[in-house]
Amino acid sequence: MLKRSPSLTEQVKSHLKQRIVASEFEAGRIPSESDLASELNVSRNTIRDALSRLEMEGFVVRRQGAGTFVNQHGLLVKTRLDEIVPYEILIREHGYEPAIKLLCVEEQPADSGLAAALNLQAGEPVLVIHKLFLADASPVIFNQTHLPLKWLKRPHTPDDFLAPIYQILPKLCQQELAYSFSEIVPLIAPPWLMDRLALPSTPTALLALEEIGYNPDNDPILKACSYFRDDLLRLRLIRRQSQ
Amino acid sequence: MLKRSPSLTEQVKSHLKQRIVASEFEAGRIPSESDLASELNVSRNTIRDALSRLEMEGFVVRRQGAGTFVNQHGLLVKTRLDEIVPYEILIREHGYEPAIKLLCVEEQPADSGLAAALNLQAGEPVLVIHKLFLADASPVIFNQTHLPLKWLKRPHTPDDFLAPIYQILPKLCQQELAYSFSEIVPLIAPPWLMDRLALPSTPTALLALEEIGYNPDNDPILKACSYFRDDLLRLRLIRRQSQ
DNA sequence: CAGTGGTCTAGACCACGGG
DNA sequence: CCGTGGTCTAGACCACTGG
Repeated sequence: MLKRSPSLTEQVKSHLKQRIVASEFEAGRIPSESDLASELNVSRNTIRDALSRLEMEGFVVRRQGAGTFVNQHGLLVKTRLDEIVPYEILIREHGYEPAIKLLCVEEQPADSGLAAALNLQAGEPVLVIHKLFLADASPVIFNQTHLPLKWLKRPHTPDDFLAPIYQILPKLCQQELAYSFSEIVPLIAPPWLMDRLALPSTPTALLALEEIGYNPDNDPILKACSYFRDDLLRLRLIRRQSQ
Repeated sequence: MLKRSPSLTEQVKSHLKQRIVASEFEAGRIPSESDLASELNVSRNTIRDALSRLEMEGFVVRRQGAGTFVNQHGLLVKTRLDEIVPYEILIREHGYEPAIKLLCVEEQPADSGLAAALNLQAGEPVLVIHKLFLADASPVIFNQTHLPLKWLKRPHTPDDFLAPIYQILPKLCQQELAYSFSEIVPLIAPPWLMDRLALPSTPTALLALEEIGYNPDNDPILKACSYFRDDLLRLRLIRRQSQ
């Protein structure tokens, strides 16, 4: 427990997470922060940082004066929308076997909306990647990613685009995805989407996630739209009192 | 800058937020953490805590070795889904004048699903509160809150239920809302909802937020379903790299 | 290279909970 | 009352950015 680089805090966090899911703590009570600090030979602040993150993720509840406790409800939540998680993992955590189908990769000129969102000249060429994610062979997510061609530093093959976008970016573009702003939009599946997602021909409501992704320098580098079949995947999040 | 109770961190945070929205920082650059620490007479850790929260909320971007900067994109985002915010404020931040209409408050026995979600006996009485939120007089959110009758410690009048639920709970139930787990569900408005939300008679997609609210002791205390007209309100959130 | 944010420590005091 | 988590401090070292 003395290596660097995963940070100490991160090591403590995964250590505790492991013990939590293994139900190692009697009656859901986690040892006091001071006890953990001396047990793991780190300062109490480091323990507190780790516990704060576990609390944010819903694994733990803290009560001043009483103690820190395992959050049974948090353990049941499969997937949270407030983190960028590869869709394969999201699908697997819902109990399905994930698969990806790369439908098409094409070059298009940016329309004015896209150009404005990504700080481009109108008409600048953009790579559009169409992907379909399957859960146990049923289509569940259709994803459309717009990536300005100017970011591509290397020639690419279709296989490159099977990976999650945040793995593609460092390799092909020497860019990194730091965060994204996402809009959540409900829609009635139009015919072309019913087709892509193999929906029954009755009108169906879908969730769309429209995201602009930024690099650590705070420049917009991509736009992504994802359409979810919510009968197979449920999007969840934890909301907290603001102040 | 020496009072307690809003915490020092919280005071520093709102102080900085104020200066950010007033565009006080040249070229979006925020002074270094050490400078802020001596300027505000607090330790660097306190400054860092405040900046971390501002970063979480999207107001600020930090880059190791370079500095801390105002996030222009973050300032444009009106409302974030990952915090519990009163719907009135959400509506106002979208540029409308909010209003609330209390439609009805009735007592019902809990069905089995509700009983399981809230740890109740099947059939236990539950108060169901129906509220409609208006933006410039147009209905935008229909909210249905299920509150077990056993929590009510005092007699209530309809007026009590005009306030946000997290203000009602302390007064009427001596309870506090700590956090909630929310499912995001798209749906096609059924006739009764089209009626409530004054939707046109063409099929319309809506967002539903289905929440279970917990108190600090981690007991479920209420269930709430809210239906949003997304043509007037857009729900947004910031997603970050998990690790 | 100097200056920035990132991490960690040791120690202090406070506010709250439960016995 | 004691033990818990909540807050804050002062100081240290590291990793990274930029000129």
